[in-house]
Amino acid sequence: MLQVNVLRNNPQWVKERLAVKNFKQLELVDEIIVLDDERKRIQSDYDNTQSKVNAASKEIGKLMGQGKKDEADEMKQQVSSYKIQVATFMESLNGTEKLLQDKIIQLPNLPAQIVPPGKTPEENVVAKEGGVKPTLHANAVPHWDLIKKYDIVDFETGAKITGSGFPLFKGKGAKLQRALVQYFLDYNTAAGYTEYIPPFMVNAASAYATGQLPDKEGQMYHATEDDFYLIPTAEVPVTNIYRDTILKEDELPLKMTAYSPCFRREAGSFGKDVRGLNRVHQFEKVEIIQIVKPETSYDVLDAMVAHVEKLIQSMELPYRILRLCGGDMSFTSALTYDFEVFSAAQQRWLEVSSVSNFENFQTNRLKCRFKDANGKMQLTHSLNGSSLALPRIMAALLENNQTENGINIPTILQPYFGAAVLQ
RNA sequence: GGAGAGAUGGCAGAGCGGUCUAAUGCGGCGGUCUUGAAAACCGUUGACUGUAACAGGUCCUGGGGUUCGAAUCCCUAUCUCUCCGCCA
Repeated sequence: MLQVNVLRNNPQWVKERLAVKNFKQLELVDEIIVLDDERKRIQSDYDNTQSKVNAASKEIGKLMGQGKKDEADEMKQQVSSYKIQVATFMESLNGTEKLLQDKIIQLPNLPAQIVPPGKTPEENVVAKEGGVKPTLHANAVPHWDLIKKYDIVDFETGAKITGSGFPLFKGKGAKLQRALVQYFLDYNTAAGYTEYIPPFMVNAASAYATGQLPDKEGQMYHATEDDFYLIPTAEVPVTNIYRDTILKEDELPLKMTAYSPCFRREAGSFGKDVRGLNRVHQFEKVEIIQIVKPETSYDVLDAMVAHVEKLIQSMELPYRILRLCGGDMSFTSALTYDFEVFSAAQQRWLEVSSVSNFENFQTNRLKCRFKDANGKMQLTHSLNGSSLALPRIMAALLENNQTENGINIPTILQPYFGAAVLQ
């Protein structure tokens, strides 16, 4: 959520930045400022009247103490009339605040200065490319055939148990998943991230704080009986650790990592790119999250990108890093880098990580602040990234490393998997 | 699931209708003393809103109510603890 003061201080600049994200309702900016003026006016009326009530009430207390009951009764009459006014102001204030809130949560985060303009994924900028695309043998096949050949993922039975998009990992497939999770967590904790196992369901307040609610409601599975949401990413519970928190400056930066299954309804996105592990409703992911001082957040973003890059390199996968254009960025992000690995048998790039700086857009909703050296309260900045999402990594590993005699396991993963070849 | 108790500032904890501008202790910060530190002593110490700055307003788990006036009384939700039941 943007801060109203940012809009007030420079509405023209805010509109320019919003336009980079292809946000159309620029008139909201002015509407919000007008509503905020109104809010202040009503608040001030309310405060003044309430102040009279408070003063009179104290006076009544004194008069009662002195036994001047008649004078006290007279004042009570007067207070009653103030109270009617107070109630009116309060009602009007609530209405205005709600309107203001409704409008301000519609504004996406402002993109950073270096975000490229553009509307579609095609306009993302390739910031870097690395690794070597493999040359496959003549009979190479996509991963959805490989998983059948080696009997490691069973979509049909998953569909029987739950529904389509809920894969059942089996045997060496299950073990490879476990190996990847274990390796990713070890890699992240070695870099100073503290490991968490969070709740996999969250309440509405948490989903709201990280921006899943209200607008992405339909993307989450919702347990209505208890009003809990299945998490679409560990970002939600882990970031919410620091909801309504005031940190000390020397506690920053906070570095956290967590494994979790991720549940996504993917409403509206079906019929496209959904074969095999390319898009599923439940998948495993290891996430990294940082909460940092504002002036450091872009350096931290670079460090997180480098961290993920090394992880992908360590598994010898061909990859590229995209700087997302305004139109392809998420609602909450100020700058995002996507990582894609090349899936050789599909001849496609698959997104495996998305690393973003949210600046104070999330922490403003979270109310995650810290006291700086001058004793001033400031919002922290939050960042997160996948390190990494498993299904597409698995797809690329299977496809790129296939041989006539099995799937070669990258050296770094062999101790975790317990073998050099999956057969 | 049943019965009972509770939720107060960073923490512990008092307060049980007006003097709460929330005692006290611990912790934090500043100072005195000291070569330096500790101890001791002195001072200071929340958030939000609002203002040019004051003033003012709000906040004692959330929501609602009683009252001229609520941390305090009532209702309700949530959470925590104890006991019982069930259970990996």
